[in-house]
Amino acid sequence: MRQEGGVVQMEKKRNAFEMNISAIKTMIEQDGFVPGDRIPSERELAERLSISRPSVREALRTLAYLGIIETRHGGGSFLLNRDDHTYIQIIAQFLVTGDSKFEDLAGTLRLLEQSVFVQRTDWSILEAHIDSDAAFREAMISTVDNDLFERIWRQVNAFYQSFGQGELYTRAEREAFLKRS
Amino acid sequence: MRQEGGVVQMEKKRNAFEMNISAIKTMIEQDGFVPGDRIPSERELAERLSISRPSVREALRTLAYLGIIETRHGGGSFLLNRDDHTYIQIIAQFLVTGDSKFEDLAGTLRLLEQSVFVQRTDWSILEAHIDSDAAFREAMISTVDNDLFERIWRQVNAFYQSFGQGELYTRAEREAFLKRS
DNA sequence: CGGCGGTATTGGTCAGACCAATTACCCCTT
DNA sequence: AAGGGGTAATTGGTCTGACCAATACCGCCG
Repeated sequence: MRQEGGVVQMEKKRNAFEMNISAIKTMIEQDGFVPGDRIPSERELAERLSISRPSVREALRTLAYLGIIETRHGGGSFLLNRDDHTYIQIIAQFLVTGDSKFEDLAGTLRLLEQSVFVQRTDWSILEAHIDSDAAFREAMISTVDNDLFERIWRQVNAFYQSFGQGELYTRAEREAFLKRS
Repeated sequence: MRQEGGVVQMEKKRNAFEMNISAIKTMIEQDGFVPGDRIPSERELAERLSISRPSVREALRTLAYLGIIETRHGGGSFLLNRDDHTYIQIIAQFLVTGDSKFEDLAGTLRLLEQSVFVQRTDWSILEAHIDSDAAFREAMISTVDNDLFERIWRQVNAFYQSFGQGELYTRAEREAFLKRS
């Protein structure tokens, strides 16, 4: 039922484009590149994968749009640090649909963070971060042991902060959280 | 501060690739296409936008990967129904990072849905859907007036359901929700 | 009127070329 | 020997044109 991320990738007959993305990603992993490294040039990737450069480019453009890599004209393509850039996907959502209100960002963050309070009662560990809105909220999320949830929160939060917004909660609101304990 | 999705797209000097994606999206909107429609061919898009077909393809490949459109060899490109396919972005996250546990899906859905309960007390409207897990949860989310939050939930939920999982809550759990009112 | 086959359309892929930006490297000067 | 400058090589960005493969279209034939 569930797909296994192994080398056995003959499930269905995924179209060539997705196979190219997968192949490039696999090559990057196998070669042991880390965020910041320059990955092989388009021409070298094309040769090693036995596909044309246009096909390589179509895959790389998508990886760049997803925030996986960054391309510099004349310089090469570089592996990015995921946590810093995956929120681009959220931006993509905004660009594509175009009907989301900007105010939704703050509201969504509040909803995500409030959900954490449903299943925990002791919040004394947050007292140390009462002075910083960002650190306070970060600590809240870290108590949840769920990678996907945490990643979604980080994307929305990074996008929110990219607009230079101030504090999401006032100090009084943060203190109110603690009193619930 | 916030980006405005108008025709005046000279903000910064966004690279040509993103401008192409934006231009195609704008054209689709202006021509009044709705989900299911076939959009202009690659060659026609290239001519109308005064760019080459490879450039059009690089943009279309990304749109297809994001689940905005679907391409059929020899048939054309079709605008997809967003709600049904944007969860592909979540899948992309899984593919790219590869370190998220599958069980996170159910956990994330529970967190998202429980967060709704923080700011509402009367849940009598859910009684009508007590028999259906899917309808019950759908009704829960619809009470939140936040497009972004709702879209995130739909993506995770669609991805969860694509694996053919059964009910997220047992009937007893659903009844427990109502008793909190 | 319905099935069938040819043709036009459309996406998929490739080769090659040229431009632009960056990087690498060698040589000259000091 | 060290530093700087300028040229050549590398690399991404874009385009032209071509050909293949799958589909859609349409008219012909039964």
